[in-house]
Formats: sequence, structure tokens, C-alpha cells
Amino acid sequence: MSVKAVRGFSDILPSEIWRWRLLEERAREVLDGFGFSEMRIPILERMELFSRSIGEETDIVEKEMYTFADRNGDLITLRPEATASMARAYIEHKMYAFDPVAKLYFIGPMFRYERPQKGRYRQFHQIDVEVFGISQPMIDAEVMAILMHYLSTLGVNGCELQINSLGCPRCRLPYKEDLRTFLRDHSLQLCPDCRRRMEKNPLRAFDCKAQGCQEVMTDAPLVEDYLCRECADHFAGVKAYLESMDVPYRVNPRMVRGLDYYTRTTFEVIAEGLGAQNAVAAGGRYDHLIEELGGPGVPGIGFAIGMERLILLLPDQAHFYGPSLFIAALGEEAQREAFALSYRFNLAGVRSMIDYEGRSLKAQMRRANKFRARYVLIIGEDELRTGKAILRDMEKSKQQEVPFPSVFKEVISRLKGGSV
RNA sequence: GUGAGUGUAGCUCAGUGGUAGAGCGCUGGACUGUGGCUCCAGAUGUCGAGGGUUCAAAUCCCUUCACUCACCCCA
Repeated sequence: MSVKAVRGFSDILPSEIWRWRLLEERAREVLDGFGFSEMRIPILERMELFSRSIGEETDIVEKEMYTFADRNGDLITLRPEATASMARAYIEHKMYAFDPVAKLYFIGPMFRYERPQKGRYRQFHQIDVEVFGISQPMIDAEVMAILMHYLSTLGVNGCELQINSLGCPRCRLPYKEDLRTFLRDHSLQLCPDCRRRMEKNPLRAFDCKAQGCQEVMTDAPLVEDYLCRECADHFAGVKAYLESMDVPYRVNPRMVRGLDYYTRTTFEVIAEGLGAQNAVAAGGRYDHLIEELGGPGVPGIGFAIGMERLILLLPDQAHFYGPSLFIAALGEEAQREAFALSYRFNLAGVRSMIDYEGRSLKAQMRRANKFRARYVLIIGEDELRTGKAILRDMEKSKQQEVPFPSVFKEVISRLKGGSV
């Protein structure tokens, strides 16, 4: 049995690569246009960066991280998300010294040890966007608007932006207590999972799929009723700014996030057709993360887009990137000519290919057709004798003789013109 | 970590105890120097792996691995 890729890790093949390029190119265009700067972070971090930021008791840290000891015995982790690293870099390079405001993004792979399923892999890719240093609700709305705009430039429709506010620690703690009390009072109607969640993370009961739990939760207390004045004002501001940009959204008071560092605004983009994992992007505000990681008291907000999930939503289209030119040669001398000529075309940036095996003309034409070459240049013994090659337009099925000295210019000018 | 489904040619799949198949794709030919359409021929399989039952196993039994989907959780 031959060696296979590690479970949950996959190859992106040439037939698929255009989707990835499209996502990345569009992301850079949109984000650069909105004043963001790309940066790159390492794949590995010290483990404690994630346990401190994401939260010691979260599933990600407890059971999903790829953590191992390096040769010094230090525990290092393959990053399960980007925000912690971005914050670490912001602090480590004292980016706040130049200006506390930093609008940053990063595109790359993340790693979580989970059972793979649709839209979920052990190595997956995110477009990660972070804004440090702004606490105004304006930036929350702006970041969401950018996200929705990006999706629409890709032709991805039918997504819904859902928003919520989790409040700050001051308003969340009393809420959690009340919710826990509520759940205890109804524990007989809850599923075993929710009875377990009740103590550790009562908010989780909101997105439980068991029918009994959903019925109970319709009467559960909601965070929005517990928001302090500042948090309530902030949330109202976010909504107003979204409306001022005509960005549609829905408040989902039951939306819960899995990472501990979130405060106030949280949001998700939900899409159909993703299977059980219906969130294509998600994010939120984290006003204490940077300070907790040893930086200044600077707030932050950001989101991540799941690229594999986004690709599932991309409108389907045929995409085949064939050569512009196929040079078909007959005979050894012609083959030497074709080889040198094709190299010249390649140097000039023309996607040109030849057959290396000395096949029949028919076979070479079939190959040219299979790879969807735009033009075929035929060089045989007759052509070498008369000094004229045959240039065939494969789409129009028309061909004409071209004298050797002008072959190069002729092909280039046809390709530039796009037709003839 | 839990549950269910599926593993047969490069791909999609048929084959329920008796000589491993089809379509598509691939290579070549008909057309001795012209692609697509048509027709013809050919190549390609440890039937996921290991063990067991049987005169005989792709098929039945056990074990194991992988993939897929779902749970948990998340992008």
C-alpha cells in the first residue's frame, strides 16, 4: 500500500487551483483597497500563546491542537487560528508605537485535530482580518461591510450576516449565572450534553440541536437584556452604522462563540449548502486580548473566512488553462526546430508546448486539442524545405502558411489581438 | 472521542458463493501529414488490508485501515 496524505490534509490539484487564486487575489484587492496591510505569521507558536488567548477550557485547546515538544523540550503548537499570532506580532514588534491603529490581514493554513467532515479539515485555510486600536462601533460595522463586500465580489450570494453582543465581562458574568440557574431549573428537559454544558459553558445550550433543549431555550434569558449601558450603546452603534452602509444583517441573540477572548460584538456569516458547518466566516471584538498577552490596553476586532467553505459556495464554472500554442513537429530536424522555437516562445511568456515523444501528426493534433491549445504550429519536412510553417487556428479550424522568419512575430501578434 | 454509510480499472459504478465487468477516460488505428464526430482494437485491477469458513470468496464471518456524512466543536 502506497503512502497516502495524512488524514484531514489534502492536496489542491491544478484543476482546482484557480479557485484558490481567485479567493486570494480578490481578498488582496479588496483589503488593500480598504487600507489593510498584509503580513505573514509563523506556522508554529509556543503553546501557551493559544492556551492564554483562546482559553484553557475550550475544545480547541483541550483536544484539537497539534502540540509537541521540540528538541529543547519546549511545547510548540501548529497554529489553530491566526488572531493570537497576529496579536502577538503586534505586541512583539511594538506596532502600537508607530500608531495604535493597525489594520492587518493574513492568508494561510491552520491546523486542528478534529474528525474531518464536509467543510472541516485538519489543515484548513483562512483569510484572517484584524483591526487593532479602535474601540468605536464604526469599525465593527466597517469590518463586517468589508467581509460582505468581499463575498459579493466573488458572486457568493444567499449569505446571511448574523450579529450579537456578548457584552463585557462585567455584564456577562451575572448573565451567565442567571442562565445557569435557569438551566438547572429545567435540567430534566435537557439532553445529557446540555446538562454537562450547563456548568462549564451554559451559552452552548443555545445552539444545541436537540428538540427538547430548543424548546427550553426559547424562554431562556438573553444576553441583550443584561448588557451594561456602554455595551448596549456600542451594540446600537454597530447596528446603526451597518444600516448607514445598507449592509443587511440579522440580530441573533442566541449566537455563541467558542473562543474565550470575545467581548461585545460577535458575528457570523451563515450560508446554505455547507452541510452541518454552515458558517463561512466568523469573528468578533476582543477588547482585552492584547493586554492579556502582555501588550498595551488596546482593543481589537477581527474575523476569519474559511476558504474551503467559501470554495464550496463559489459559483460553478468550467476553468481550463490551456496552452496558447502547440508546436507539432515531424522528423528529427523539425523536432529540434520545434524545441528551440517553443523555448523562445516560453521566454517571451507565451504558454507553448511540444510533444517530446516523436508521435504521429495525428497524435500531436489530438494532444493539442486535448490541452485546448489556441494555435498549432506545424513543422514537417515539407515546411523545412519550403521555409514556411503552417499556423492553424484550432477554434476556427483554419490554417495558413507563415514564412519561418516571421512565425514568432505572427503568433505573438495574433495572441495579443485575441483573434484573427 | 462517538455513531452511521461506503471501499471493485485513472473516474463513476454494476457484479450477493462458480473464469472480474460496463460507461467515460487513456493509447493506437480506420484517415501512410491535420484535432473535435463516428467506428474498431488495445492496455490498465494485490476486488482497501489481514485472518477465517468453503471443493470454490469481490460476494459469508471476524479484525483492521481509509474515505464520507453526522454528533461534539468550529472557519
